[in-house]
Amino acid sequence: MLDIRIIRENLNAVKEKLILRGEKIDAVEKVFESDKQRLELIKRSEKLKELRNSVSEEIAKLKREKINADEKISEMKKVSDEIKMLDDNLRVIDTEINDLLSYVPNLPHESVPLGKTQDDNVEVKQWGDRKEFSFKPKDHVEIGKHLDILDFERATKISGSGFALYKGKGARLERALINFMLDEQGKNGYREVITPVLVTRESMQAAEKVPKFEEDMYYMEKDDLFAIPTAEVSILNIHRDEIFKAEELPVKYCGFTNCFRREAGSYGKDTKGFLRVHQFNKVELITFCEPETSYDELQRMLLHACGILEKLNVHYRVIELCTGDIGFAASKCYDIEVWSHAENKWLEASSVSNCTDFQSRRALARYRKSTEGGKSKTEFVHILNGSGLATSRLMVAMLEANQTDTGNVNVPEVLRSYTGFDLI
RNA sequence: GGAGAGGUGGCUGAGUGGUUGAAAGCGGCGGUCUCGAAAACCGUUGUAGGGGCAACUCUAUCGAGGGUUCGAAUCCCUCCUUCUCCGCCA
Repeated sequence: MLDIRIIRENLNAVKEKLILRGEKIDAVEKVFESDKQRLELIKRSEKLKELRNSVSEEIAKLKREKINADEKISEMKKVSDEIKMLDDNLRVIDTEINDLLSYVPNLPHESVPLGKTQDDNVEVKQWGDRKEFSFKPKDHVEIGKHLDILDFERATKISGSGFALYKGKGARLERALINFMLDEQGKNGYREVITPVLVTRESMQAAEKVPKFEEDMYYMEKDDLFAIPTAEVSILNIHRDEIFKAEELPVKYCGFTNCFRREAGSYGKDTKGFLRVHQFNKVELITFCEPETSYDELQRMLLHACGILEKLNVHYRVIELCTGDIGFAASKCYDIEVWSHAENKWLEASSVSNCTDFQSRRALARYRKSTEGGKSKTEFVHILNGSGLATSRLMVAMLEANQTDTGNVNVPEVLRSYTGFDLI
């Protein structure tokens, strides 16, 4: 969530930034007004509490000396009633502000390219080459079926549309990819974790996934638990309500999980095979760091994600998302897209974002910062997330690019020690 | 799922209605001492919000949220969580 003080002190700047994102500004205007009322209520309530505290102390003294205090008591009874009324109002207004802020996105960084839609995103890098095939390349679904390594039909029988079944060498290849990526990111300094994949509402809120995107989430009503759409949620919550020491930052994690997305509202779009599935596998990277270094960390994480693709020899490009297209919690965001030779288009395989203090404010993830004069104060850490990487679309790109005229698929060099075979 | 016992500051641990933000100990930080260190001694040491240029000050906070009361760490209710025993499953 945004810092209410920024809205309080710099409403116009906030509005301008939101307009760049194509957001409506009435919510922050309402927050601005409600905040004024809120401060007023706090002042009045606290003043009365101060009175009540001191008089209560007097009453205690009188009682100890066995002196009648009925008059003060009845007076304080009124004061207490008034406090209760003010605090009730305060609770209402707090809830209102909180609800409004739950739908206001992070502010874009000044370096983010201006734009309205994904067409305005800026390509910043391209790596590798497209293959020339002497035959008509099969798409990944055909390859999977031909080699009997992917079975989308049976997956549908098991779970409905939008799920995958990996078989034999397909399953081995997937496992190899995951192990390879975890090993690589471990070398890059990320501490490996295995997290829960079902999380509480509170955890989802801390990651800013609900209430805004509740419709996109799998939710288990009986237990009030959500299936994570990304390991970002679980990993981020490792340090919810904690205070880091400045010297232990940055703290970096990588973790493999299944990810679950309802993909509501995208029916009929990209339905083929892996292109859009409800469950996929992903190695996620998370960095907690000081605000001063977060944009450097963003570049570093981007390199760590790209490094995987280069070692796998996958043709990819990096695009920087424009102000109109960056994610809800992000202030700056890069997408990495891999090339599908069969679809003849780019597929998003990773997204690397700096979410600044937007999530940490909700999650209460802070660090102790020492200031001049030996004093220290706590400040919100910056939290970054990046896929390093998601396997499903990577699998599409890899299978298609590495297919041979005999209908087989070459396993990338770096994976062979993991798979135990070099050809499928 | 059933029965019972707990959840207090960074940690250990006192505290059952009235100077308790909270004893004591440990740890951390600063200082005295020392060539230096240890020991000893002295001081200091949570978080968040409000007001103030600041010194500072007020408010909240003893798992969470409600309630009773002039006043709640302490009494009541709901929830979460930990531990023990039984059952069930692996």
